[in-house]
Amino acid sequence: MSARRPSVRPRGAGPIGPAPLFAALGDETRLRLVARLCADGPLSIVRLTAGSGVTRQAIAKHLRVLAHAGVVRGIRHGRESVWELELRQVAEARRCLERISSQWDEVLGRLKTSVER
Amino acid sequence: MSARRPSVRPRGAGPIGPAPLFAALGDETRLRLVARLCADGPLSIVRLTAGSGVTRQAIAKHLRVLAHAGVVRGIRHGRESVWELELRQVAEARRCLERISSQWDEVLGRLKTSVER
DNA sequence: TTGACATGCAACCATATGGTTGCGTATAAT
DNA sequence: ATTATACGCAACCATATGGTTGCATGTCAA
Repeated sequence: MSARRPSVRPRGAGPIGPAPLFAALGDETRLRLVARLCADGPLSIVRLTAGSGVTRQAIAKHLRVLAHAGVVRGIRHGRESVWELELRQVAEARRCLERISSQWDEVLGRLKTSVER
Repeated sequence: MSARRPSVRPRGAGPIGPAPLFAALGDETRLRLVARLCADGPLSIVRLTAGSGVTRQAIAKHLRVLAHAGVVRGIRHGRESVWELELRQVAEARRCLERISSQWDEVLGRLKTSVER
């Protein structure tokens, strides 16, 4: 938000990258979608909608969001569009979390020794 | 959202869990916060605010969001409150992503063989 | 050709979210 | 005792978001 502030990009620190991806995964409905997709393989929108508790249009929207984040990809097949997982970005997110973990561990170690001495 | 719909919990599928966590990480400012924390170790709010491009209050809000998601923990130390990473939930998120990846790989394999035969 | 089915598109709505300002308060420093 | 710091709380604001309904369109089946 804050469209007033002309996106002054704090000072320093380039594009953080994976944030939009996490945002895409940060919705229950969406996460349930990817769970479904990674469990049952490629599915059409109606299939995905069935038992989702929300409208077909809502599902379509979510799919587009996921697609925009590169988590999912849809191809039109006849009159239906089939959606499947795209792992690349997910892997990226994983790397991000791993980096955080290892970096924090390292810092912890540093702090510990600095206390010990 | 959808407060009207009395949280009917689709049909089947219990609490998805990690979604709120991803949501917490799904904001640039917040992600930059955890990056900062995991790089420099525990920091006070003013320290974290410096060079962030947003208000101290905004930072405080974000920290509370992260804390609520279990990514971060703050303890009051004198007149300042110091915040540090808490890795447990992050690890949870990692596991979630890994599960997705491996499950998808498995499905891919199954599909492939079913095509081959 | 006609109808059913799967989507796409658009408008609309309520609430969540990220941000701000302003003010009160506890703690540290002079 | 005063002043300066570091913070919490609350109100407010604009926009984003998740969801809906309604309708138009393309495609398969009889």
